[in-house]
Amino acid sequence: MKKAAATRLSILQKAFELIYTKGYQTTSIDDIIATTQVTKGAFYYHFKTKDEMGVAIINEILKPTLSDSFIRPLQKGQNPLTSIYNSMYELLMKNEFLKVEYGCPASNFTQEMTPWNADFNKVLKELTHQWAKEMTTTIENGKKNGFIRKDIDAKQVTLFVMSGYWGIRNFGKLENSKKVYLSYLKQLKNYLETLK
Amino acid sequence: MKKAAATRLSILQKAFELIYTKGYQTTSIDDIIATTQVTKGAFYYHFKTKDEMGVAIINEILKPTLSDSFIRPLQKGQNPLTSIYNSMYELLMKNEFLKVEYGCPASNFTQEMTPWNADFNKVLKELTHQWAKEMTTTIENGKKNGFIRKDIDAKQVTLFVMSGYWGIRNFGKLENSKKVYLSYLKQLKNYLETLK
DNA sequence: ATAAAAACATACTAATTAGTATTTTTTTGG
DNA sequence: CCAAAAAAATACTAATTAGTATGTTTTTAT
Repeated sequence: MKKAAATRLSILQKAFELIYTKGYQTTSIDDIIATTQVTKGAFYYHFKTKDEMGVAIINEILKPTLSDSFIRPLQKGQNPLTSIYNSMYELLMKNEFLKVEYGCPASNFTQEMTPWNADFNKVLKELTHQWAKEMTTTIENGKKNGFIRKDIDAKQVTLFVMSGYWGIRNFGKLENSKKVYLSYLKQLKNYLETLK
Repeated sequence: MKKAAATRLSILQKAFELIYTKGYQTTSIDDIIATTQVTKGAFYYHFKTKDEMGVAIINEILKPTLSDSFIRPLQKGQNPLTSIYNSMYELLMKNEFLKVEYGCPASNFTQEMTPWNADFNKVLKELTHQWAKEMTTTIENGKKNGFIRKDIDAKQVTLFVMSGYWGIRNFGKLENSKKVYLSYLKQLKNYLETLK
């Protein structure tokens, strides 16, 4: 029971790539098995339906990535404002898992699958809340340590920052250029400055 | 040549409703002609392909709506900061054309069709730039009239605000609740305050 | 009123879709 | 090594898809 796990993971990874670039609905099972060199029998041995595979992608591919690229960077450094800014800079400008022309995978999934698929909705909420929780904690710590004003509403700021992130990812997709990321980052910096 | 125009418009309007709620790719021509009570012959008399119809929806349905609901409210009032805030409040909380569970039509289209369809990309850029241009002008006027600091970069602020809008629309979709809109609006107000 | 063009209707096609039924191969524990 | 279970391969189905070919009806201009 080792090769099987490898096959499963291979399907999830290749399928994710296809879905990230083409969209979920327009990526067919036939597309997936063609690029993975796996047969239909193998695919349906590992996943009962296409949607089950989609949910597995979020749980087994996106969630670990979230932990590494979105959560951990927030926990580094003393000043939460620079932590947030730096993590955003890293995500938008440096991260090579995420491409400007394809936007944010979680945002894409949300746009495409919510509100019509309750299973997707559930795991996407979990994913999002995980990030939000961490950012809120970071901000609260900043308030305790004097980096951020006491009257700042951490949850509100988190929502505002995350919205900006999702939005600018969509803008990047539209413009197919990281230039918009740079403009956004400058303004994000200004905004974060006003919180101290 | 009057009835024909009505048929065409009817197709566009019904098709828009379906696409707004279900997504473009998952709305079939058969869906559209079933709900419009129009036959396939009539549909393909008015539109060469599905994509031509999609582009027509953006040009003939979304663009006029943009002018009415996004552009005009920005031109009302003296203070650009309250104009921007009020127009956002109106869009998110009052507008009955836009539903929280379905997000922003332009953002949905961008997410789903860019970067794979150049025609969609073009008209969506036009749509977006139209709004951006107006908001930038509004901010520049505010600088001249002393409502906004001279060192503020109008284009940057526009991009930041628009990103937040697109992002919170996606959040609303995920949460299926206008609560997130209210949090967002409070923080938007705070942010706009810092520009004066 | 009537011919021509515009608008619409009907019946089809070929490709693609998710999913299944059945068989074969591979892996595993004893 | 070997039976049983796991994993994978093959060949199919029924539904749906965008689009077409070929009509018929309705408008329009004269």
